[in-house]
Amino acid sequence: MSAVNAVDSLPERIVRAAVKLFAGKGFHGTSMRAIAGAAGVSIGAIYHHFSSKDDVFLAILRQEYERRRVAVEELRAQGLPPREMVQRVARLHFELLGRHQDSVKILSHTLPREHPRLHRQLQALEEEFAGHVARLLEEGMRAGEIRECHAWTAAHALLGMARAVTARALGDDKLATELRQRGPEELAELAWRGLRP
Amino acid sequence: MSAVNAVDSLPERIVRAAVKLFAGKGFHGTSMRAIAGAAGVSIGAIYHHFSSKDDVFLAILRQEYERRRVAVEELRAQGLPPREMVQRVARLHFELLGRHQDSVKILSHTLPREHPRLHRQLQALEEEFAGHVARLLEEGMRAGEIRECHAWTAAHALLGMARAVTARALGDDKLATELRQRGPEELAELAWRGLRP
Amino acid sequence: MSAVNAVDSLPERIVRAAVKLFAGKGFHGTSMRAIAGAAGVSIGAIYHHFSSKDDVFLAILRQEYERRRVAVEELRAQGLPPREMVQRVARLHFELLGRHQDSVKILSHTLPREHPRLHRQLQALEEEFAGHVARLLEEGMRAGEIRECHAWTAAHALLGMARAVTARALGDDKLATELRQRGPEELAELAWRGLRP
Amino acid sequence: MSAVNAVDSLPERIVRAAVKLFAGKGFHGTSMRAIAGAAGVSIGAIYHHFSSKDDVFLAILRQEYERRRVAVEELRAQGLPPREMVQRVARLHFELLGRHQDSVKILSHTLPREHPRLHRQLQALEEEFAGHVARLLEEGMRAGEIRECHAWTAAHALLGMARAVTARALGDDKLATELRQRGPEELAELAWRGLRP
DNA sequence: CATGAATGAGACTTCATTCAT
DNA sequence: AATGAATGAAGTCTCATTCAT
Repeated sequence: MSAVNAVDSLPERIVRAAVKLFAGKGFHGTSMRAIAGAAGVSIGAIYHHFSSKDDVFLAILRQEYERRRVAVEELRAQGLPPREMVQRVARLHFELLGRHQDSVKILSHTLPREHPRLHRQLQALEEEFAGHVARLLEEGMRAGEIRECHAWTAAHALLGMARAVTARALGDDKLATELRQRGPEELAELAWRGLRP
Repeated sequence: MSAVNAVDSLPERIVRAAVKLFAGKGFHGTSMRAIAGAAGVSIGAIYHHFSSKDDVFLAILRQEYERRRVAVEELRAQGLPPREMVQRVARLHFELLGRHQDSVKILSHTLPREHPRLHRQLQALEEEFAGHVARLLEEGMRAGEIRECHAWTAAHALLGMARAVTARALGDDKLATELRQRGPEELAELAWRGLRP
Repeated sequence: MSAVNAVDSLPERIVRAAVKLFAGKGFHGTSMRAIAGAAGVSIGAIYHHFSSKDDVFLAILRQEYERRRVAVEELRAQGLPPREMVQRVARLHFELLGRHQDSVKILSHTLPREHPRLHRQLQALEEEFAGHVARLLEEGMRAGEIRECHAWTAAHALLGMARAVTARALGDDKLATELRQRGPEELAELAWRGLRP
Repeated sequence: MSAVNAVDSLPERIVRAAVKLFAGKGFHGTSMRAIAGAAGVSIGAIYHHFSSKDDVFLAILRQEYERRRVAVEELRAQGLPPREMVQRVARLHFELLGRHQDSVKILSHTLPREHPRLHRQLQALEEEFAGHVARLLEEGMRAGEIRECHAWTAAHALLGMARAVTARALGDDKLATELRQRGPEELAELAWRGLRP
């Protein structure tokens, strides 16, 4: 029993079930009862580990943005040439899409403005991530390897274009398939041409 | 009184109130009771003109995408050089932001996945708009004035970067102010450099 | 125009539409809007000729019980032997079923207890009709051609058995078909054997 | 308090309250709020035990038809002579009327055609019960102790006459009192004379 | 006579959350 | 730590009826 719980703690089970449901039916379309059922735990158990439904959602957001932060840290640590770096950031969403499709869906589609507290926290997480990218760009500019421009605009633009294309690529029609194949390279090219000196 | 009503039909009053509320509190954060109160009409009156809450939301979406469609039509009619065209599309969101801030907020923040019907219709509207842009780009490619690339990826990327930057520019902090000032030009430059031959 | 209205007055159109709808969807399942739509008139027009939805329903009930009253009057006027008379009353519902299926459905299935006023009036109409039958039976007893029994019990029993069998015969399955064929004779026989001296 | 609750579970309290209200005001005249109030529980508690208002109604119907099924089973088990059996079935409604007046009211007066699902289920329950009676009659015919006739017609007729008389006997006027006194015997006699060889 | 836009009470139902066990 | 029965506010929507035109 302890071995099982070690790889599959109760909070983890809850979050995993919640991610699937939020991705599929959205925040308001997912009830605590549904999460409890999908996770195979009681409703009370969820409230034992999370203070509210918002808190479950936030846990997911934090997890997801932590993944992005780590990815950017790694990029920076590798000391790649700016060109490579810009292109990799542009491709980042696609890579995460491959590994964490449900989480990406949540970020792409659900901005629950109806919860001021959630909304503020989500914005803070986005801002933090955009900040990492902006700093990357500023370093490139100082090194003369990225053209002079407004780093924050460029950072938000970079992330916005990536998000829009991955969001469209989530479907299962012909264009979605095409976007999943050509999207990463096209985006990388677009970003680099837009930012090179 | 009759003069006021003449320019201010009941459905218009309802939509105007709904836009404000949806933009401020989101779809689920806005109740029919609240819309009725803000519009100064009875709940029943809303249902006399719209078949459901979804229908009110859709009316707003259609109105907003109609504005975009018209804007793109006008661009094309002017026969501008591709460079100008690409830059104007990149600036489009900002121009609409100035005139219809609440509507832009709705488009930037609310994709109600919890309503399959709404979700599908919103995607269709987005797709249609992206299609207009993609066609614009393809014409530019045929004329050799835009570099060869995957038009649909570029179209979604163009719109995605514009949306992300305008969304961030909605706030009232220092960065938001900066983005509203420099965003349009920065975006236009980024887009053109990314797409020129 | 007057010629058309002569055979198809507005109140008649309304009642005819209402009968169909009440029979198919019940009293609460039928809205005034639906009646207006089916009759091809405005809602206001209905209120011009009937004081309320209840009033429309009552008009149908009165019409239907009038048919029954007339049928019993005719029976009595023919001075048939009691055997024949009892059997004909037993068959009465079936004959009306053939000609006025929707009205019979309403009487068989809808006793809107939720409307005290309607309920009382419907009971009064039923009572009046049962009274006609009871009197028929009492006359037969006085003539020694029907066995002595409690006429009102027998009258309600006679009508109740006929209603139950016709109600079941309204369906379209095998048993319903059988009941429509054999029901009238079976009922007539059952009634006569139960009541003959 | 625990002793009281032991014999009076929450679902039982809800059903008991609902029976009284449905019998007095009908299905549509009874709101969930009213049931909750009468049962002394919250509205949510009702939905915790029943999936819908229809479900509460169905629970009552099932309970009532179960009583009838048991009564007929017992009749058959006693191996009474057919005459006795037919007369007892004819009296059955009256006996149940004495013990469960409200439930009988519901069955006598409410056939909610407006709810297709409820309607179908009620018909199924009625059909099942009529089937028990029809089988009883067929056994009598095979034994030569009931005249040859269409068993299903006779079964529906038997139940229909009993229902009609008991329905009229529910009132508190002079005739209702008379029917409660003489009805059982009169019905029993009528049924036996109609069905004996 | 006729219209149909407007009313607003009230219906059923859902759901996040609590708490006694 | 865990359960799940119970709560009740709040949600969307329907509908008989009215009344200005």
